[in-house]
Amino acid sequence: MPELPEVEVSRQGITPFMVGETVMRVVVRNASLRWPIPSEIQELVGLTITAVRRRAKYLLLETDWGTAILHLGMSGNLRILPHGSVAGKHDHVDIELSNGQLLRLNDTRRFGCLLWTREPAEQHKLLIKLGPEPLTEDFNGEHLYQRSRKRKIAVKQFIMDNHVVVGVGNIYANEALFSAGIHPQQAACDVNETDYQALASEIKKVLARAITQGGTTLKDFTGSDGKPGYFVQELQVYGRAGEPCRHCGGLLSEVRMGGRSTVFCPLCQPKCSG
DNA sequence: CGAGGGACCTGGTTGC
DNA sequence: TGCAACCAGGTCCCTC
Repeated sequence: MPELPEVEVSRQGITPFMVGETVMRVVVRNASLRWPIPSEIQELVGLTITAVRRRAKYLLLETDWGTAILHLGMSGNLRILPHGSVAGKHDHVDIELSNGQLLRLNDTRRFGCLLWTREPAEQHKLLIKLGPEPLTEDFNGEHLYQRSRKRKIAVKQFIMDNHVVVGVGNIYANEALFSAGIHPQQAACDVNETDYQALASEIKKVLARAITQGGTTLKDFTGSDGKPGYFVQELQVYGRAGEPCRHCGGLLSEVRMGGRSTVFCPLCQPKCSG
């Protein structure tokens, strides 16, 4: 479910309900997420949330004494609800706040996580090696070009590598490569600097656009207010294999790369040699 | 170091 | 209708 835009939409949705509030209670119904939720998560109780930040697809609930690190995995979903709301299936955690609201984590597949760290979150093992945020100036075509010189993997898998740039998941990798006119199976080291500038630009564009549209609802993603995202209506290639390209009218192709569905237009995204 | 694949989970869809 | 196989938005971690 959540790629970077969905996580950012969730962050924006929960922030006004959380910042400045004190945690009254942390209810863990099922601690077995990707990693067990540590018992130290209870240190949150009595602390005030000073900020809700995002690094890559991790949400950081900050306090003066530590940070809760939250990841939504493939199927995670956050809701803001009143105290006492009846929990349903896969509602694994509630963080109850002093304003009478609670943050509820629902995660069907349990690929998400909820961790606690007293160090600056950026120093955490999961965050310290991450590449630049795609929507900052640190991420640009030159960065992609420099980092790709010795990489023989396909350009699609290259841009989905969190050490290269964070937040580019399967949907938006497909979309950005289409918009930049680059074949997803092109070796990363064979893409020239001009094409990487276009690719970086399209990654920024597609992510920013998806955020303003409330994310991409495929199956069941909703923002923290329960509203779906609308970006799905703007998808050019993802989920459209066999359908006509919206640019040239040719049929879109599908291949599997690293186990992930990859859709592209063979005419608009030519594979160059060398 | 880079590349590739399995692992973690549930549930919806597809096909026999 | 039943059941098995396959697929899904992520990414860590192990091997080669």
